[in-house]
Amino acid sequence: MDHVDFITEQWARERPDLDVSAMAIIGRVARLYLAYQDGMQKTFARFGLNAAKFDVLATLRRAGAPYRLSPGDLLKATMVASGTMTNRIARLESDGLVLRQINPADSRSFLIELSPKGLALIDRMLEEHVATQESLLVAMPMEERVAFKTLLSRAQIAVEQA
Amino acid sequence: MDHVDFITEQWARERPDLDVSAMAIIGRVARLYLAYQDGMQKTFARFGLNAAKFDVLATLRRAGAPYRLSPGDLLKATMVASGTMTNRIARLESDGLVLRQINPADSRSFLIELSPKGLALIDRMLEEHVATQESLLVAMPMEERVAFKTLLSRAQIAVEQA
DNA sequence: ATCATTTATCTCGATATCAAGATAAACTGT
DNA sequence: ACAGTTTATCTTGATATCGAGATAAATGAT
Repeated sequence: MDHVDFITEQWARERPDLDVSAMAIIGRVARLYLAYQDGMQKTFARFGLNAAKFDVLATLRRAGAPYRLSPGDLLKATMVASGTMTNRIARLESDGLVLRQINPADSRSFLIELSPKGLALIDRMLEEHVATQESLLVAMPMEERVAFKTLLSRAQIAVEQA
Repeated sequence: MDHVDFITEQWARERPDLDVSAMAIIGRVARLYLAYQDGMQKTFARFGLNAAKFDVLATLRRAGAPYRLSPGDLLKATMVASGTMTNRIARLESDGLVLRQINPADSRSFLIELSPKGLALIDRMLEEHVATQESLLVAMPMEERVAFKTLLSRAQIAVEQA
C-alpha cells in the first residue's frame, strides 16, 4: 500500500465511475522521477551546481572535444525554451565554467565551450554522479532492471504514438 | 535507438570508464515523465489550469465531502514548500475555485474548501483527465502495463532504501 | 542586387518555486 | 498561570522557467 495506491483508493471511493488504472502507472512514474531527482540533486549541490547547469555541462562534455556547441544545439539536446538556455549559458559563463565564442561560420550564432575549469569540474562530477545513480538502483536486482528498461522503452514508444 | 541510447553511446565513447547502466534507466524515467506531463498539460490548459492548480483541486476532491483540508494537509499531500502552497491557494482563491475559512478548532490554521464552481470544474475535468491518461498508455498492451506497474513499485521501494 | 523569408539568439514581463525567517497560536511542564 | 517549545502558516528575496516579441544575420526567389 504505497502512496499511489492510497490515491487510487480515494478515487475509487469518490468517483467509482472513473477508470484510474492509467493514473496508477503515470502517478508511479511521477513519484519515481521526483525521487531520482531528489537523490541526484545532492550530488549536484556538492559541486555547487543544480540539475539545469549540470545538464548543459554534461551535454557539452558528451559531445566530445573540443566540447563546443551552439546555443541552438544545446537547446535541441535539453528541451527547454530558448530564453531559458540564454539564462543558463549566462550563469555558467559568470561561473567561469563555459566560454562564449564567436561562430566564424554564422555570425547570428555563438559557440559555447567548456572552459578548462568547466571540463575539470564535469569530469570529476561524473564519477560521483554515476555512483549516485547506481546507488538509487542498487536494491533492484539486475534481471528486474533489464525488464524495467525494456518496459520503459515500450512506454516511451506508446506515449509518442499518442 | 532512442534518445537515451544516443546519450549512453556518447558516454561510452567519451568516458568508457563510467558505467552508465543506471543512467539508462533513470534517463528513461525522466523522459517518460516529461512526455506524460506534456500530454496532461494540454487538458489542464483547456480548463484554464495548470498541473499545480489541478493538483490542489484534485487533492481536495479526493478527500471527499465537504472537500475541505488545511494548508498543512495539502502540503503533506503535494510535496511542495510551504510558501508554494500559500501561493497556490491564493491564486485558486482569486480564481473563485476555493474558499478560505477560519478553522474553529485551531486559529493558527485555515480550512481550504472547494467552492461550488471549483467542485463543478474538477468533476468535469476528471473525466477528460483520465481519458487523456488512458490515451497516453493506449498503445501499451494490458499485460505489459501490469508488469510495468509492478516494476515501477519495485523501483520506488529500491530508491526509498537508498 | 534586392526584398522577403527563415533561422538563431536574446530580451522582457509574468509566473512558480524554494529556503529562511517572521508571526502567531497552541501545547507542555512546572 | 506562565515561560519555553512546538506547530501552522505566511512573507520575502532570489532564482528559474516560459512565451511572445525583438533583433540581426543568412538564405532564397526573382
